[in-house]
Amino acid sequence: MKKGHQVTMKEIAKKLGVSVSTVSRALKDSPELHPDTKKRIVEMAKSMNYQYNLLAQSLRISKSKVLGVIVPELTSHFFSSNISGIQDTAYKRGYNIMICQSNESYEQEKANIKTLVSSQVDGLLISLSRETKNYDHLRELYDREIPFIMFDRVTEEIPVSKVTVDDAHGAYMAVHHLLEQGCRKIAYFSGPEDLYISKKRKEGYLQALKEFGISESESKVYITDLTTEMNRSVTMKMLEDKDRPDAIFAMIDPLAIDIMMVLKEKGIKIPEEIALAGFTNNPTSAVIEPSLTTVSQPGYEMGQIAANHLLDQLDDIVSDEPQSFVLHTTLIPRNSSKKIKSK
Amino acid sequence: MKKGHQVTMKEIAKKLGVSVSTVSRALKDSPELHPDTKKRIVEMAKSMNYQYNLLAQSLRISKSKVLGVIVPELTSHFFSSNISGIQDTAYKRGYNIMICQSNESYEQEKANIKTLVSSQVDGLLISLSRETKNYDHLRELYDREIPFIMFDRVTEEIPVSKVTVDDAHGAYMAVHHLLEQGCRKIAYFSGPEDLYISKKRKEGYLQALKEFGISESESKVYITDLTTEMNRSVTMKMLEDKDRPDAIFAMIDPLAIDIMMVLKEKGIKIPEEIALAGFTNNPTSAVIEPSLTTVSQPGYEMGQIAANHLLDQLDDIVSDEPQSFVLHTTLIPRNSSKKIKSK
DNA sequence: TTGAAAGCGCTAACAG
DNA sequence: CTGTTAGCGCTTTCAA
Repeated sequence: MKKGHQVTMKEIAKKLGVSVSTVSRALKDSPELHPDTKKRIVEMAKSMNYQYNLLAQSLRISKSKVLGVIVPELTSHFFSSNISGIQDTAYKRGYNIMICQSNESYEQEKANIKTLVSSQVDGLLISLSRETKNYDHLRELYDREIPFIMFDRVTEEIPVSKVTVDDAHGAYMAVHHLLEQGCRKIAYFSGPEDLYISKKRKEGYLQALKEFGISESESKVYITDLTTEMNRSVTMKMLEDKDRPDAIFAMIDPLAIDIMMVLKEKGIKIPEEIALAGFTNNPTSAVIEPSLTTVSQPGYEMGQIAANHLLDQLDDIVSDEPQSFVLHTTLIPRNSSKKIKSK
Repeated sequence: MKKGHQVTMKEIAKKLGVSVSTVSRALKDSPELHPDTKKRIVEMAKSMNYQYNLLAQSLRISKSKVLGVIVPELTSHFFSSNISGIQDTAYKRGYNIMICQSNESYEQEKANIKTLVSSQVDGLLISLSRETKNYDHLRELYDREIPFIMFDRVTEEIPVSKVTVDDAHGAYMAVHHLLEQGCRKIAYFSGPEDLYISKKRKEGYLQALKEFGISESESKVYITDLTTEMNRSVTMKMLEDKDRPDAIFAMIDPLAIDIMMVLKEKGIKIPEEIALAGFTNNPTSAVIEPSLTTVSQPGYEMGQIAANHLLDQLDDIVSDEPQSFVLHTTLIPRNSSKKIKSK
């Protein structure tokens, strides 16, 4: 299929008997141009249905006005909120975004970076895949001075700006809340241990326990790869443990929901027998029964802040000095944990 | 922030004392080149960390290898599934995607098209906003011979390829199922009436009623703009109607869930007093209580098919003749409608 | 097997 | 106020 012909400045110039640069100036609304000439050109452009060729401009000014975005998966509500924030912000500031998903694969992530760099994006916004344990590809970006920042799934190994939430504090609030409800044997269901958020949220979990005089040796950590399959089997295993927990803090909502399903199937009362709390505040969490106590994470705002900061760096509005943005989370107590009913 | 310098073919050429065209040929693995020269160039490119400049190539060959995608919103699970399918497919076939969201606004949609066209995308995949009632912007695309296809939210006014699901049949199955459960006063909760899917799903609704001897005049259609606010108020209004329905078919799951929330708040038993069915099969629908009967719509596959077809057209693998792909939906009966318990 | 040259559509000195 | 010129990084005839 051949695309229809696109009108160029050259054609407008020829039709009007002026030079291409004059056309370029007119279309850029340059002040150093006779109003009449400008008007004639603008009108002609309109009547010929002229469309700017951003590609040519990008090549010429070596700026594409495109931001590359890499997320582990597009269908997660949290990441799509991020992207939504990024897209709206970029759009407002005259940028387009090019999106890739790593599908949680390290190789894909590397490949994504490569194509986005080839496409001459002006900067990158990256959220790491679960598999990413080696950061050479990021280091290379850094060494090659390609502007990029990380959000949510970040690593401290690379000195670039990062946008995260106060993971540890959020987890702390959730676990503290469970403790307040009278639970004392609280389990932490974690994703892969080397994930930044797994670690951070564990810190908060342990800190809350400590405040209630529970030592790390008394803590119970269950690891899953976050697939529904493993989430379920780990939950089953937990139920058979001799000293069964009376509460669970799950690293992310989808995991909490998988756990909840198993508990319900087994006829275990939530929160009476086992109280439950998650992290993220997915839409499902509010409407599920019992509604899921969770920590809300402002996905859209994270996207906005990340995009704005990167663009500020690109436009030299702020320095290139790496900054860390840590957004606040808020505890949303719901029925999955409320043992003490407020009247 | 200034980007680091990128190595060009010219620099490789100079370093090796060959011409740029030779470098270009070597990097393209052209056969008409001495193996040794090729090897030397490829190695030098690697050692200099050469990165292809897709922008320059695009300008030269007038093909960007980029597809533009416009969806009403990024955070809806259905659309993000579409995008995921599009992205994976495009990636496999060597294309990148540029994404815009119209935020359900007609003006945004027009603006999105404009920037994507300026960016020289090779083709567009569009799902219309709720507000879009005028199709001049699409007609213009069509007249200018810019390849594009529509998916899910389509219009029949423009003769381009479309990817949809069998909306009418899906709705028919859902309503037929409600009828089978013994319900006879079935309401249809619809989105804006001029929306393609509102109409199609209504057709299926009416057809099922007809089969059970219920005429259109006996049908009950409630219209909402699909905001949670209006969804709730329309539901309340319905509850006060003299001849209250004993079942509801909601045009999309999120609407069904809003309705369910109101019914639960009012203490109305689902499905005993009012049975409920939705359309889409959102992740929430499976885990909500009662689980929501719905019609599943293969979002990821739709994205794959749409992208593959557009690329086939671009690559002249198929003709430009508009085709309509209608994907099958399947009924997923769940507890929100099962009055007749199967043992 | 390789190089020279032209040009994709646009911008930006520089000159007038 | 406007035109000329050179060139962004690459591809592709054409010629050698």
